[in-house]
Amino acid sequence: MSLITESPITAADKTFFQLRKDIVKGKVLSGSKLSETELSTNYGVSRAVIREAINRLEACHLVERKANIGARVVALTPEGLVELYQVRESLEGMAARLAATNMTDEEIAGLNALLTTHFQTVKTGETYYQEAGDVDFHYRIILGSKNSHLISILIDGIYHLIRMYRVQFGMAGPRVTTAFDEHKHIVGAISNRDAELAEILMRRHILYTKNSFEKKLASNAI
Amino acid sequence: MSLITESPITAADKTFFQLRKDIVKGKVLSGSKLSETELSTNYGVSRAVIREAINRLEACHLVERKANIGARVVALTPEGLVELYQVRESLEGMAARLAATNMTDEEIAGLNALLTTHFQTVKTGETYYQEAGDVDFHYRIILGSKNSHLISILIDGIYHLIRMYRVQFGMAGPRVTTAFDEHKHIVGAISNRDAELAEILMRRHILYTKNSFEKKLASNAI
DNA sequence: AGCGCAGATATTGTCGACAAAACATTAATT
DNA sequence: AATTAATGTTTTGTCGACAATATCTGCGCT
Repeated sequence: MSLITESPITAADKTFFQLRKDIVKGKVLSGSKLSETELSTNYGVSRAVIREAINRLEACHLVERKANIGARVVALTPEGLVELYQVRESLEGMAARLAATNMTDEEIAGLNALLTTHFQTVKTGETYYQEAGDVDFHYRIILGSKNSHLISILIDGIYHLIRMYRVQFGMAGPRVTTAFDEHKHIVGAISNRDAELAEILMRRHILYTKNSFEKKLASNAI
Repeated sequence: MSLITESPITAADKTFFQLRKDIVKGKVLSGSKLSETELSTNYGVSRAVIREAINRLEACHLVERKANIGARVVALTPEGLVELYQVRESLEGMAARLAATNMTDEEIAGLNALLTTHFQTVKTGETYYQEAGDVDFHYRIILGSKNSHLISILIDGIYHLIRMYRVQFGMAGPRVTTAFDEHKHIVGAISNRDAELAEILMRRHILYTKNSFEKKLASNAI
């Protein structure tokens, strides 16, 4: 189930995507209970498809289920965010390493083109960059790893959780220009087919992002 | 769903565990189709619980499902094994890094005790070591990371796939004494709370294991 | 004979109903 | 008054039936 490319076919698919969207956006509150009957009336489908959707959400770590008790949306905590970024650092570092050897020259050229596009956007001072551009950048490298496990874990799983934290903790924030430089260096390493350096730079990049988030969290908590 | 500690409660749980066991052991052939009706008669439960079990197996990457077509057991390929070990290297490396800071002194003492036990076993020349002992060693470090995502991805997901490759490609193999030394050094780094070194050593350890598997595969292929 | 189409068959997707377990409420006892 | 037991309600788990989609079979056509 490559959740990024294929279009929704079955009712369970559509319900899964809709529910995931609602959870990420916070329309369904973090920590709240997912009542099967209630959802089934709200989304206009039978309990069976709701159950299937919930099962998939559990696989993404967006909800937690207990036998005979029910499912709850995961609670967002600063510790959880840290854990998430530790995994992300590890996996995206490996993705960058693999991308440096597995991406085609065309794909690398595309990455460079994306960078220049971003540079134009950043120069004009638009904040658009972070949300869409940053995601796109990381997506390309993840896919460039050509490792299906890596791709699945990151894109089908971790990324939605990260988006959830971003949205609900209110982090569209700064880190635009510095992040751009980091991106540039990562692409440079990949262009040079320097796998080790690409991994190191990507890990540092994600570590910095985490630190920036933690600072923001601390200031919000006051 | 912490699949390692909790005991099976519902029929879906039991069916999931049984099916997973049968897939890992090769009783259900790699690449074969999982017919819902057939399984439902074989396992003596309704199609609903079979579907739930298959959904969970998909989350573990043990089966692949296509809408309106059905589920197949994943095909085992040398390339797949390489991809798996790339992810494992990345994640278990991070686990070792985190374990070095997050394990309690008692847990570390337990790790050292496990090592001496293994040493006795290895000295007497028993091959028992690799299967149970090695798994136990890695489990403890993974759990020692105290990172729930890491634990879930590795223990609920990747490890069963690795066991499947081990069983079906016939790898109980050697690498006993050398692996023991590697384990010893890893535990040493963790005992010294040297996170960076623990990660490096664990990554090398897993890389060596992968290389050993690849050699074995190549010789089997002749 | 090979290819394409139409009907028949089998498989997956969805639904509503029933069973079992958890939870809430009330009553009884100390 | 507090705790526990019993009962009733709600929620999840399981089942069999029906609908929709895919696969197979056989016929007709070129």
